[in-house]
Amino acid sequence: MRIATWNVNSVNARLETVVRWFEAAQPDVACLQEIKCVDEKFPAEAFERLGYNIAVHGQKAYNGVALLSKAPLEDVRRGLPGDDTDEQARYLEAVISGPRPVRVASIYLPNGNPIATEKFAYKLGWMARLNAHARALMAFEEPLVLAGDYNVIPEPRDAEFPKNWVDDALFQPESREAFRALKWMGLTDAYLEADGAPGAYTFWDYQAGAWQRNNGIRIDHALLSPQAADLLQGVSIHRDVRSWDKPSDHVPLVVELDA
DNA sequence: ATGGTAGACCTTCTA
Repeated sequence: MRIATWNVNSVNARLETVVRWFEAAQPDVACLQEIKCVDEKFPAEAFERLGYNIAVHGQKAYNGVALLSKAPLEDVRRGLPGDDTDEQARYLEAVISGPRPVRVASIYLPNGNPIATEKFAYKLGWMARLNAHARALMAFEEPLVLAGDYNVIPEPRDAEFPKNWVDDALFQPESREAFRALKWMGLTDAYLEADGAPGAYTFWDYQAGAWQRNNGIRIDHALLSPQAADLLQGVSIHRDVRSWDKPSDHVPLVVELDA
């Protein structure tokens, strides 16, 4: 089972590019982030034509996440538990049915910049809620994949120019600590487990020629429960997609599970 | 030195 995660930066502005990648990569499951539309505006037909079942947790203009799966989606949950006042659409979870069911979440973790504002506090609060929810899901002791744009640079090796990021929310000690806390509870970073070579970035900013200078960072991650890690066969980062016409600033990350 | 780009949308916000 190929499970992809990709921050598409507007699914409608990017539809041609996204569909082209789906046809080439043929993921069984895909977690999309930053779809930037409400549920009714999600281009469902384009993906149904490719054989996908769809769950959407959308929002006007900002954020928005989706799950696409060739196998039926069950037990769909919209929104991250823990704060009923949170209106930002950043979390969507479902169980991929099959002989070996896998629970998958599409995660768009808050950016958190600038760090001296309530945005950074929101990021850390959101990470605390994600930590609590992940702990609850881990208790099921089932294959679980938490995939998405974490907006966290885990280590200096995950940036081409680490010094550029010292004042950025993505690289703050608190952000990195909260990310490590997910790993301490037993979640495995699929990329590090399967490959781990440095320089494997998933994001290059549109500005200041970041792609041309390879000023990249690894911020899109797939975290696996022990039961999912046992099924891990490989991970690939589709770096070349960043050089396509009208690219997202993120590229797809694909996890292959023996499920 | 505080740029530079992209997307959604009402003119500025988010990234």
